Amino acid sequence: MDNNKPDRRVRKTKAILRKTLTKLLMEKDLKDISVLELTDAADINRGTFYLHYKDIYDLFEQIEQETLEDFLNIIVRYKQLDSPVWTAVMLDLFKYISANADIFIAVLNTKESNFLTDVIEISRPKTKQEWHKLFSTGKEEYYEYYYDFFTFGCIALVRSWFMKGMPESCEQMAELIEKLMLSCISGLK
Amino acid sequence: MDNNKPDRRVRKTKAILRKTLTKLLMEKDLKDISVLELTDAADINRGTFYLHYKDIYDLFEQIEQETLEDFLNIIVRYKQLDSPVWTAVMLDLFKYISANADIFIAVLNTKESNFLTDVIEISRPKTKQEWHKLFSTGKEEYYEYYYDFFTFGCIALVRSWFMKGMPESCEQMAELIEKLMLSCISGLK
DNA sequence: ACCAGAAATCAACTGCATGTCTATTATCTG
DNA sequence: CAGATAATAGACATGCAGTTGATTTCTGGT
Repeated sequence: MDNNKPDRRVRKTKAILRKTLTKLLMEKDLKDISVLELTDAADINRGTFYLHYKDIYDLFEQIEQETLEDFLNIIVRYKQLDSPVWTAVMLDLFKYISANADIFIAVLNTKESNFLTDVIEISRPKTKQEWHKLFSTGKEEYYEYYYDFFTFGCIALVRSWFMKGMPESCEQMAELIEKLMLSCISGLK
Repeated sequence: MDNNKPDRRVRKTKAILRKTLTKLLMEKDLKDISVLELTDAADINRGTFYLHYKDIYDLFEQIEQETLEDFLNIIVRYKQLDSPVWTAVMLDLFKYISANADIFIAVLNTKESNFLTDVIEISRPKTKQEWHKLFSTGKEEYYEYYYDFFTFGCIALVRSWFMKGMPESCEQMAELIEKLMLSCISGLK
């Protein structure tokens, strides 16, 4: 029987390490966390850590990667529709973020994180395509700039919302972003 | 005589270390550069490094700090005028950036950098004030979000421009940013 | 319930960068 | 030139990183 599911012990160990790292990341930056500190806090043998990860950055990247995949799955779900509704996608994303707040606090606060830039680069081609449909008369040579401007702006928005303790609802945030996108895109015309 | 200017030897050593670090940062990330590697490349005794800096992050932060001060000086120059011209400030900043390209490549690529967020937080109060003057009817509770969106967007723009090898002129970039600010701000109304 | 395989633990070891210190040499400032 | 100060060379203790081998514990399949 091809049981591709990993051993329960492995799942447990990895889960504990991931959880412990996100907890530690609330207090200090990744660069200041040693493997020993992590495994002590997780009550896991230090050697066991190296059974699964190259170093502490490797572990962090795997956490990022997992979150990224969840994120992309949400987006993909909508991409299959004929006319993806922007606000609906954003709403789902905001819901996912608030449901996984602990991970996102860690990811958004960790300087070494690649999560945000990864999201940006992955969604770039599709988004450019969408924008192109909407504004076929635009200056194409500036598309990249508008895209970078907009996406980083969104990230900042989310981060800011997050750090304030998410006072606005997911719906409000999704609306706000849609509004900003429209006014930003209108510059392309 | 209270000569507060540091010894020539100190100035030389610090300059070499700063220069060498920015050079190394073009190849690899800060976290992967050891003191030994730096001092070897700089042909400086390792002990000498510790005479001036706590660790390699300390050195990097001092480089950031210096650049930040230059940056703020440019902005301050305009803030004293009655009606600061946005495009003119941006133009000067773009010129400063392109003149100090080597440092900015290092700063923009270094994940541990605080430079950008520092610039943002320092200019936040003034900018909010300016925007308030322009759009007194806006929804004040959303100002923070608009500000974060806009400033991070600008940063992304600059980074993108930079990474492409600065194909557009400083003038074009300053114009582009002004345009984006206007369409972004118009959402506040 | 049992067994074979795999994972976790423990202890030990090497290697490397860090940070500190001292004695010595080189350089600067007035 | 002379006193002060910075830079160097070399050595040292320390701590974490990674790896290894022997041992114990747990797990999934039969």
